[in-house]
Amino acid sequence: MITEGSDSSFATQPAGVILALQRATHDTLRLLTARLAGENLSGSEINVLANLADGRVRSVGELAVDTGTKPTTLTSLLDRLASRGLLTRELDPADRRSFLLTLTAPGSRAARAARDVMDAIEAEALGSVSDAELAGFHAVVRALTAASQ
Amino acid sequence: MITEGSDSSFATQPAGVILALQRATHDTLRLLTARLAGENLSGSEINVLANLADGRVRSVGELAVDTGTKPTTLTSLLDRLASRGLLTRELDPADRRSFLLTLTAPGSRAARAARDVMDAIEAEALGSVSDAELAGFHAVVRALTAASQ
DNA sequence: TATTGTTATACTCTATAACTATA
DNA sequence: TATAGTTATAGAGTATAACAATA
Repeated sequence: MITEGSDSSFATQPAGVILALQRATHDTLRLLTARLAGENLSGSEINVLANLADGRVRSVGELAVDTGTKPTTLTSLLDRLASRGLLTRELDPADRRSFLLTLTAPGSRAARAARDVMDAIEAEALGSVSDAELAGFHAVVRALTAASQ
Repeated sequence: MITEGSDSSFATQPAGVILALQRATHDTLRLLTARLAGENLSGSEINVLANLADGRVRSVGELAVDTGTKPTTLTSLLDRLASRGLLTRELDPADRRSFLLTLTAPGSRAARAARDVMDAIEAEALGSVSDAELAGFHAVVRALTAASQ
């Protein structure tokens, strides 16, 4: 049920799907970095760590896909995280052109913190959103992501 | 119920709502700038123009809310758009601290082009998405945006 | 030849703090 | 005093092209 949609206090809700997406991304990212101020992480660093938080070892290319960025964008960011001791880059024995990204113990802690804050924001925001609406959200986002490859 | 979540062809689909949001935003923005390469517009410029495309005259602060950014972020971007003749800043007679942003004729054309490409991407991507799913998407995005203010 | 990822390079994005003008 | 927006400043995000190493 979208009761807020007809509330005049939301008169500036953007018309298009992509515009709404961009606004929500900016807004949540700002809240996220504010709540994680103690960790001293930028928005993109939070995005990267939260993706790695599942413990799955990834190559740079895979991480680029997961975050929606390019490997070249990640290089300096990964340099920074590595120099802070949050992750390591190891040559993939199976393909020595590729690096395997692994969180260190402090990195896992920071990634966990990022995911926890994300989860908390989602829980707060989506309290009155139904499972069906949430499924609809994922369907739309998945379709947009797939169409943009 | 999120049945698609268990589809192995979407194995890299991010778990969280916010992670999915970020990835979709990055991916769509990249496609958008690629398709609008002829206009020579950056992602944020496209975002701003597409918001202004409805013809509604806005203050800088209102535009910042609509785009999910801060006025300070918009200043140099608006400088650029104004220097290219795409919009004008006029003092608001009702509050002379504030500027009214108005698209010029070329600005309206560029904004229209941006909206058209956005609409086309949405139409292509969301062909098989139901109205109910789309409504769910908007409910989630609206809730996230509201919770992040 | 093609692919992975980095380096070099060039802009753009983003925000905080300090400021001006107006309310 | 408070608010709208800019300026100054600083750092992060983003990508293209060129490159080295590997496949």
